[in-house]
Amino acid sequence: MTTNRKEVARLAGVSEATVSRVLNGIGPMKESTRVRVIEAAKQLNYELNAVASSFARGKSGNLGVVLPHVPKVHLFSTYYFSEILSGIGEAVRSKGYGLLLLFRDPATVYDYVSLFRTQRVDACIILGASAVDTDMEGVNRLAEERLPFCVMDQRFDNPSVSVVAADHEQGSYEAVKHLIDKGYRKIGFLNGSPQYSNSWDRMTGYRKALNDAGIKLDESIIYEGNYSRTSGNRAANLVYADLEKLDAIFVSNDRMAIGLMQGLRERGCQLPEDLKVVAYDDSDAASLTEPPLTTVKVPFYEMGRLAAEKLLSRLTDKDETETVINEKLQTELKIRKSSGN
Amino acid sequence: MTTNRKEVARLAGVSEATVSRVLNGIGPMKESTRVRVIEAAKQLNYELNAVASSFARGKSGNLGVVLPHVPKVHLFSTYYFSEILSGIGEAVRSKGYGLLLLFRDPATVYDYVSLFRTQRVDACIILGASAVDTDMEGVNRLAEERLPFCVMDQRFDNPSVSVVAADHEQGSYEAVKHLIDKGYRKIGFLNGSPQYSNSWDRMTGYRKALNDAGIKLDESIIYEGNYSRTSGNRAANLVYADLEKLDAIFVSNDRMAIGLMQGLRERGCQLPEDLKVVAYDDSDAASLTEPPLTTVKVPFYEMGRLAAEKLLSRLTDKDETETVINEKLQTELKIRKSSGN
DNA sequence: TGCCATAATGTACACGCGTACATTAATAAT
DNA sequence: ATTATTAATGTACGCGTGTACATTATGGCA
Repeated sequence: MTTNRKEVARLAGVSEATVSRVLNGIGPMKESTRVRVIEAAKQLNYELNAVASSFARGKSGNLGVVLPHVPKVHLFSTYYFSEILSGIGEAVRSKGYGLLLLFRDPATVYDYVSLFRTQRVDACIILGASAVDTDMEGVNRLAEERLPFCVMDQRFDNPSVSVVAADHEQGSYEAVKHLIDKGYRKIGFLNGSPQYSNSWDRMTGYRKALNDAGIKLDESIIYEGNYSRTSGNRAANLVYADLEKLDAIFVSNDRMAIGLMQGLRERGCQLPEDLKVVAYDDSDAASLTEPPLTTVKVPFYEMGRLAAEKLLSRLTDKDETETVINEKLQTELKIRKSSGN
Repeated sequence: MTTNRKEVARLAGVSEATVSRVLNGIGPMKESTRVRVIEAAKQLNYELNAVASSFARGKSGNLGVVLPHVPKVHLFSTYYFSEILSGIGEAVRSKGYGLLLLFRDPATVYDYVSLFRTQRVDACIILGASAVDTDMEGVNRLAEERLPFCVMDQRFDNPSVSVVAADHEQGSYEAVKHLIDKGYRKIGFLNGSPQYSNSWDRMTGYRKALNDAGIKLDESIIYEGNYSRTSGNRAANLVYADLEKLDAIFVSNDRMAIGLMQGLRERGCQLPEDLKVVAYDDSDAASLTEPPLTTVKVPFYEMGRLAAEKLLSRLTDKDETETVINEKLQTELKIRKSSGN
């Protein structure tokens, strides 16, 4: 049914091993035989059987990407995932690997190690991990086994956990500094869920910016949501009540900012007149809102590509096998009207 | 290094075949030996090697999902893809398959057949295909070989091409009828790129709705974009100039509607007072705009799930092997403020 | 010419599993 | 108790490739 190596070998008048070498470009070979083999393969419509190759090599040839999945619910912005996936896809393609998508049920310990034990993947990237116990345990087990994996945008205490992240402390610092530079002093903060290292970093950046400007931290204008639009909308209640205490507010992602702005407008606020807003992510929606959002652009695409490239390099360069990846990419402030420009 | 079947067999005191049968749950077996094997496997930390299994079975165990990819450019809304992918992911997981993500370079003929020849996938779903030559040729080759594949939301003349789509004619009809029912007669149409069957279906629904209401079609208020926000924004020029000819406008997707509305507002329009808008997709952004968009909700998630389920069933039920999939799912109008409510 | 190094190719086997077929054990029917 | 039937397990091989090692061709050099 499927033509195999033997037939190609026969047609080309060489041994199977030679066919294999030609097709994999290995070892010295006479140009004439190379051409003869290639011709024979073309004539028979032959291509290497990827499964058999994988089997013989003992590698799946796949990079696994694990993402949290609750049917019909988007835990994060789709923007975040699609950007990172694109980046990973680029790296994977250029290195000739496959990209296996795996969905993880949050709130249960995902058995990443089994992914490797069953040889479904040669390496894996974990998206949307948090510091909750189930996530941490899964990741730590992976680290114990010294397997090639990488977590995206979430720091772990464990020094043998590879991470590619964005510098959210810097991003937040610049966001808040932008508001300070524009003359605002009473700057609130709507942060996201504390189970992400992300959120802590933003808090640090926020505090540092205020501190550097000699502004005393006012705990009463620090709010907490969960990165969803709904939670931003909910926060509008509190923020609206505190409006006289606020010149501006820094929000930990675009979605919450959008919810917040909607909530405030429903209560009769004028934006950005009554409150300046700086958000985070620079998602597609950021420029769609009224007013458009000043927001921190995060290089999700590059983060995905970098993680995949580093990981796949580890697989080939044998002296890098044990190297822990630890990259932190810079963000960039995109200034639009919501911060009063 | 990796423990294998032989060791488990030895520890359990059975033959390798018995281990295999127990682990695959095949054939009759004594409960006692079943337990003994499972125990041995657990003790040795053994799991089936997925690659070897695939090889022995002659199947990869993967469903391929092919999407168009230009680095850093989103051809469609990320919403569209992430919803469909979620649906596919759900089906794939419940059937025990893997989900292999493949990126296609638009404007070149993608060799889908090679995907099967190299046995990287057992079936595949194609996203973002259009009626341009390169896309059509790739898909038609696939159909010629009678391989198990399915195109999402794009019809082909070729009757042996499997398709899962939404009923865009119906969706458009209802969208326009909604405007008519509210008393508007001068209803424009901003359509998307003509290379998608999608766009033609919307046009048909638009015409039919007008026709059924006895409204004469006015070609001068039919506009064309390419589904991008930018193109919607560009159309604002023309629409603004035609404003006295328009009570309302039907727009082929949310992104264009958002661009259009922004453009109109920049020119001083009041929305929805000066122009009622009905859009399409019910993407995340639809409820974020000011005013929120009345829009046609498309069951992307279900479409993805359905396509994957049908396809994977075909693989097992041998009498369905040749069945062509042809499903059309219903849409639903979500009424918000942009249509004047 | 003879010798050696290297190029070029061939031989042979392992990889881990699924499964057809053969064999033996258990149970039912007579 | 014998036989027929089915349950339960074992034996043996194929799947298509990569690659270690063996073998043969080739060319340079003395």
